[in-house]
Amino acid sequence: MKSKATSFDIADRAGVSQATVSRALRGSLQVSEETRRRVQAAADELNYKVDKNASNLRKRHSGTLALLFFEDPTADESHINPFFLSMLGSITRACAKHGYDLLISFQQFSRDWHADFADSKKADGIILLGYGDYLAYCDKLGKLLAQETRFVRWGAVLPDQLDISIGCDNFHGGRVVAEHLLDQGCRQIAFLGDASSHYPEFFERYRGYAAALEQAGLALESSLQVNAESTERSGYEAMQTLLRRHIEFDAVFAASDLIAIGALHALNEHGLRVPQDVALVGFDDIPMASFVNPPLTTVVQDTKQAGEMLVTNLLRLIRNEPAQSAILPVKLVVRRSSLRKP
Amino acid sequence: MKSKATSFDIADRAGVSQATVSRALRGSLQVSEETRRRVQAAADELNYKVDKNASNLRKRHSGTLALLFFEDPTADESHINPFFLSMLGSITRACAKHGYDLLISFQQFSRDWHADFADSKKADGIILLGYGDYLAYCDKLGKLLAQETRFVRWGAVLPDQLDISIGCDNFHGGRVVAEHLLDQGCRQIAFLGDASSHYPEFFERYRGYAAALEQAGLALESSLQVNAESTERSGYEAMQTLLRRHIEFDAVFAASDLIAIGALHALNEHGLRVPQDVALVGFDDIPMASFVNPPLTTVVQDTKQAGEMLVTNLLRLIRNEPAQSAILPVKLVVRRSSLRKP
DNA sequence: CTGAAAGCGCTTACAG
DNA sequence: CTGAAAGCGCTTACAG
Repeated sequence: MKSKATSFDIADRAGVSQATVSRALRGSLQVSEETRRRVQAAADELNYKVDKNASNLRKRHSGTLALLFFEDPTADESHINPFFLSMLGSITRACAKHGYDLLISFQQFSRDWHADFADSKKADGIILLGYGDYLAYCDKLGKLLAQETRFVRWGAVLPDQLDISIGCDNFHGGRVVAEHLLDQGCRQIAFLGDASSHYPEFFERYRGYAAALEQAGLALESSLQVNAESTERSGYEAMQTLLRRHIEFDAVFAASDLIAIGALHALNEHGLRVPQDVALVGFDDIPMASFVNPPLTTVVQDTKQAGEMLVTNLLRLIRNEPAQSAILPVKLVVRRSSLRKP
Repeated sequence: MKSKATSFDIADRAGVSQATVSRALRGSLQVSEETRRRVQAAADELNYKVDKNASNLRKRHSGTLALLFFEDPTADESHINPFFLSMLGSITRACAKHGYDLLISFQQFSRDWHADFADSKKADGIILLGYGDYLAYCDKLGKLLAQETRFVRWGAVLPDQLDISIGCDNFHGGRVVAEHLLDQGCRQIAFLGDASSHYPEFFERYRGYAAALEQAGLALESSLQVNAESTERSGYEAMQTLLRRHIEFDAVFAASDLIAIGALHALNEHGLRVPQDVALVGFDDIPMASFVNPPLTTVVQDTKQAGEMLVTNLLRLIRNEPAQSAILPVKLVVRRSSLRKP
């Protein structure tokens, strides 16, 4: 097995210096068209590819981005939240579009993940994705910032944050869900999902919901809220908890589709029909949402745009250009699970 | 912004040579415990991380694997086949477990994807994943082999192939599905999915199905087979095609869950009930399978093991150790969609 | 437009 | 156990 050709081999074959090979192959305008062609031909014949390790070392950047995907250590290993999967797809595409490679890695929240890819120069910057306790997370974010690691984050966009993050309009999303439910005649709307600053995205959805209720002149019943994280199991359990309270409710707003699907199972088991007895709405519009029975009303986030924004903002950070957090619009998708009027 | 520390900075601070820093940090046994500790301390203080580009260049391998994900150019951009998503998760985890990073990239079948990551030394080897026309693909596989690129593939394991691939027992899977359906009293079992050597995995499932029918003394009706690729839309259309033929059938075996779900919609629209009028079975056990109504009987492939096998075999190839194609067992999961007996 | 040379930050024989 | 030195394969001033 002959070892791979280097730029010197190409130089020999094309009868030029190694420096010229390097220039020609990167399309430098300094090199004559004739030379460029000869070099290219030699490179093709020898099946030459630039060694990225060497060129990255010299150029001092890697042309790759790292995607750190956080997951709860308790989560079922085999199932990643489908919403993030969709983000992953759009991020991958956005990277490709901008000529960057993407390194992906699953991380546990608890581990020492900060300072890794970027510091070891495997990636020029990092995209942070995943649900998890924000307050626990914040500290590490600060360290990244202190080290001047370039990163962007998907999540809530809060007024006082120091990092760049892209998120959807969770407040507005929560509000339109509640308004829709009110419009359907519902008056006792339960909320399934964590509603604290530990999970700012859910909290914003909750606040939007609360705002709509208030505007409708309804009191916010704390007994109608049950904590849940974004898994089916958690949704199922939260629903059971709610049912055990023996409080009347005619609608459920689940902070995510996965929670909604879990809740749906619990409702079914309990003999309650959706939407006749209880209207149900989720958030995320994961593919499953339209397949459950009844199809689930939910809120779509534009993952394609989200991925693109994450990547372009990270690229700006890397180039020391101004970058900016952004809130993306959301849209309510009405399906059968929330329709109580004929 | 001070630039990042190098091994020379650590050497200064620890009062040793740069070579010793390198050794100490990689845990070489040559260096004394006392020195190692001092170096480590200095590295921690300066927040030092080895520059991977430099170390990879020197060591001549990258410690990363590339995952090339093939998708039909026609496919809906936003939705990746959930089955592959599950594979992606297990591959990512397997890489992490073996201390490798994972680069991911979506590729179109048509593009010039062969010879890329591995040749540019960004990855030591490649994992190939995705559905697509095998015959079109084969040619490029040959080129990879010729260049001595290390790669493994998820897909059918065929007797005469030259590359290493890992796949599930498609033939057996097809057979157990058909046997189950026969056992439910079905006699006219349609097959939705491509049944040619262009899509060897589907073809194997078809052959398993055919074998079961034959064993039951039933003739193979070609009019009961309709081509489909692994998308909902394609399944929906294939079902419509079948319905337009006005042939009697009492069961449908869809070559994938996505096809089955599309078929289910078409059946519903046509006023046919599953499983009462038509029993339905899919393949893959994607998360959605248990959420459709009725829940879908299907065949599970062990994606966790699959990911692990892909990675370990690729690693063997990289280390010039013997690697071997493998067929993983499958299991039928019976849900309501195929139950015709009470 | 092209070449000779320096250097990116490591790892690893080679000496001692 | 440690150090001095070479070299991995590029890119990019610096000259001409």
